[in-house]
Amino acid sequence: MSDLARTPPQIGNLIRRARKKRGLSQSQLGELAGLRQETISLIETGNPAAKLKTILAVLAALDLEFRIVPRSKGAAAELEDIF
Amino acid sequence: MSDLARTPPQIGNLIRRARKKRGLSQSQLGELAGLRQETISLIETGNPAAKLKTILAVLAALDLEFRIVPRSKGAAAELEDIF
DNA sequence: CAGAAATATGCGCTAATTCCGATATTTCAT
DNA sequence: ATGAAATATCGGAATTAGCGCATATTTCTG
Repeated sequence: MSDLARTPPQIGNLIRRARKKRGLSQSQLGELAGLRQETISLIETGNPAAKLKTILAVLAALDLEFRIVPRSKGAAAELEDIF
Repeated sequence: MSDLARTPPQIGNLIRRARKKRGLSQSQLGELAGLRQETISLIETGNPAAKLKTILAVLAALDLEFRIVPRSKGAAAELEDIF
């Protein structure tokens, strides 16, 4: 239920759930993102060495995007004007 | 300003601004994140092939994190229960 | 239960990160 | 302007993604 994405496995899980919600197979998503089914599989299982552009391609194909946010209120306060 | 992070350069810019707001040099941030100054430099200038775990290490060192969100209201509606 | 569809795994390959150790080059105070 | 700090760049070594192609394995459907 959370859009929290603090670790590669969490990111992978979210991608997997979004993909399924859209009724896509890994192959179909791969085609949309310009990637192979195997690559989607690796990402969904939490490959920490995946490349940034690869993750971004998958997110874009699912109509998703990253947002960078403070982890805590303290961080939000310290970084005000930015976040 | 926006915390939008749709592309590697945008992500790099945000990281750079957050780092400066915290008064850290690239070397200092690198030390916190377990990375080299050179690597921080590459990330901040928008290297699209940076590894996911590398980006996550930098964000964590800055007390930041990723959030995955829908790009549009339409997407949010289609993916409800997830986002 | 059978057959198909979907997902995970395998090998060889190329490209590119990141590391290490130095060093240009740019930026910034005084 | 000058020196110091900060950032960008270079060669080499190691590691690994993602590709193509093929296949094992799990999951779903009838």
